[in-house]
Amino acid sequence: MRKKITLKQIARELDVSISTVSKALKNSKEISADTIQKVQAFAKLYNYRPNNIALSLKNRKTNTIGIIIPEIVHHFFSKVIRGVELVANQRGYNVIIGLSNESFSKEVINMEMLANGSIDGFILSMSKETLLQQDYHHYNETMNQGMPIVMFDRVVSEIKCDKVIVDDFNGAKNAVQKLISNKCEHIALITTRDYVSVGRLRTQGYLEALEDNNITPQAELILKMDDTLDYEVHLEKLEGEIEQLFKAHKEIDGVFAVNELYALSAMKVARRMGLNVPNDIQVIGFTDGVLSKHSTPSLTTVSQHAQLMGERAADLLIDKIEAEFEIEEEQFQTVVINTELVERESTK
Amino acid sequence: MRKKITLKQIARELDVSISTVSKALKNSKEISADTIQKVQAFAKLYNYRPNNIALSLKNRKTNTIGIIIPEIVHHFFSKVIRGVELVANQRGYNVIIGLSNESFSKEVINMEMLANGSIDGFILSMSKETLLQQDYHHYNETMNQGMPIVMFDRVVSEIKCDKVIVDDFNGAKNAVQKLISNKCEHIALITTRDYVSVGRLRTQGYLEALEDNNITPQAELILKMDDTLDYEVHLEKLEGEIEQLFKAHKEIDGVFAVNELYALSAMKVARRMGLNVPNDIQVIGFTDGVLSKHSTPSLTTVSQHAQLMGERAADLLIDKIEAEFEIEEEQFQTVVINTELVERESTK
DNA sequence: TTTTAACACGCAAACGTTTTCGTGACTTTC
DNA sequence: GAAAGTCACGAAAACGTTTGCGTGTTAAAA
Repeated sequence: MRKKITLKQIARELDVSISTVSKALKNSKEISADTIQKVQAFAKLYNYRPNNIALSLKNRKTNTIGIIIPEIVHHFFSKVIRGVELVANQRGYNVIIGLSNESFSKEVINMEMLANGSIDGFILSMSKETLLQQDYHHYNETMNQGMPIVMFDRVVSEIKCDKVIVDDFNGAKNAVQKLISNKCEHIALITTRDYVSVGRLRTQGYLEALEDNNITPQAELILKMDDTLDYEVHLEKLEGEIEQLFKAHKEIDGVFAVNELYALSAMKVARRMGLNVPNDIQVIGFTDGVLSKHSTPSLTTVSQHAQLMGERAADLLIDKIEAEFEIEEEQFQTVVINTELVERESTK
Repeated sequence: MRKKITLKQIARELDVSISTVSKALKNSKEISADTIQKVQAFAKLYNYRPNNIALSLKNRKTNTIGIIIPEIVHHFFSKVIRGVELVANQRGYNVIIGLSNESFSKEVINMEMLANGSIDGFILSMSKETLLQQDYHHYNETMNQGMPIVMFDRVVSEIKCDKVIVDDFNGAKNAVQKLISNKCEHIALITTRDYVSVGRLRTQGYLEALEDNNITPQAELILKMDDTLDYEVHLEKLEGEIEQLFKAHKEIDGVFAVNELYALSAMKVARRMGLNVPNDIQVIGFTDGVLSKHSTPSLTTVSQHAQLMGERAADLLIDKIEAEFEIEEEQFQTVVINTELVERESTK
């Protein structure tokens, strides 16, 4: 087992100083051609590579970015990571991940763990618990220490930093408009409680699309699910409530759901009730994941371009990290990613 | 903006030496109670935290593990990551990810990038390209430098290291046995080409289950897909071939597919041909992902316990990292994770 | 022959820690 | 009152780099 070789060892072997070795490897013109040749040959032979940790310490720069998300077994978040990793790698950075598991304290702990020198900046999406507690001190403290943060998807206006968000409002509005254009007259909305900004905006989009078409929104057609429940329980309850809704309102001919799973559940319930999708009832979901693509019928959805979000977030962050000349007037950007309606079989 | 404070700064403020500060923070009994109190109060006030990079350099230990996988937008791999992250965090480690994107060269580059001091060990699953090229030099070189590696799922016997694998053979065998017990007499197999060990083992399990029940395997009932194609093209081709298979062999009453998507495609084709699942034809897939759970009918699958694999891999790796006393006789373990047949609606 | 300049290299500091060892100032002991 | 011991702290090395600057040697210029 041949351990990694260091400058010091090369220097000793070749009977020169450490600095000479370092300079020779960089083709410094302070060093004679002979020595350069000798050192480089030796270094190549022993496969010398500078130690990243030592470089990080010296340069006060790790070339690593931290990403903190609520959950990784999730199509949307994993696509974002892929985007982040893509541009990070292209620009010479590594990516280190932390999972908050939707918990406030895990989010704080993870951030503190990484903020002590391990990374140059954060990309993160808030946990539901943080959103509920509205305690943002850890973000501000981190930024006060000069560590840049880029937030994506689940953001909040109280925090001043760069952001990448989806145009939830227009995405929802367009989806509902599509249903209306497809002759739906009684469109139900299946959404979550409002504390996540994302859910609120999508609801607003739904409402405005209706109003634009002179349709009076009916509160009874709006189903708000509590998504803090256990997953399995949640799902059962969801289907039950959808079924009630459909039974109480036979006139429903369109459904807009704020996520994939809700849309799928709606389709499942519809089928169970003998309704045909899309002939009797048309369905559109949000988030373009595997489920939408492979369900039967496949689901028309609002695509969020998750990977693109990750890419933009990474670019934003790295730009800020590399903007050495501390602009005193901190300027924060919010990048809005446009959604796209992917039409499949669940609409006409 | 208050930058992170260092020992040196505390020392200067309090007019003591750096070593005194360091010791005071550790409650060393070399330091007087007075000084300890003073230093700790000051440190708390300024929220002092030791710099991880400096510690890593000093200790020659980063408390970070690297994980390299072919793809992250994938239920199986993201579940593995979740498992790794879970135990890594519990044991005080961070996780840094690298995506090979199924490419040999990206795998090599990623490994080299991380192997230069950034991490203490690797957890990885080989890319398809590496599997095809059978070039394993980068693994061996990394291990020669004293960096431990744990491989999972896609492994190869030529590489001597710790491994965590799924019992693909018995998983497949049990699945097929289940179909046979459910009175299936003509069971088709939809699989990939053999270069991935995983595919080969599942095929063997299928064959042995048939033989155990005195059923002669028929080559015409085995469909081997080339999965190196572009995803969309692949899918279309897949459905076409399954349809041909079903039409040519109307007697097929059971299907075992080596992954979720193949199983779903089989169900889709069956439905299109007017066949009822599970009454006319029963289907079992491999890999317990979201698709299986939420398809209609929901899919009976062989669950791989991906998260558990990640947890075991992380434990294995950290155990090795922390086993200081270099056992000369390197002993490598292979942990086999048992599969579990999750019965849903696609079987009787 | 003396001065100057170029060359090729080494020294040392710095990044932020931890830890071993040395050392003054007191206190105790006989 | 001298020897020994205790206490509380500082100096310095080490981890592996990079880099500004100083310096000895040789060659060119005066």
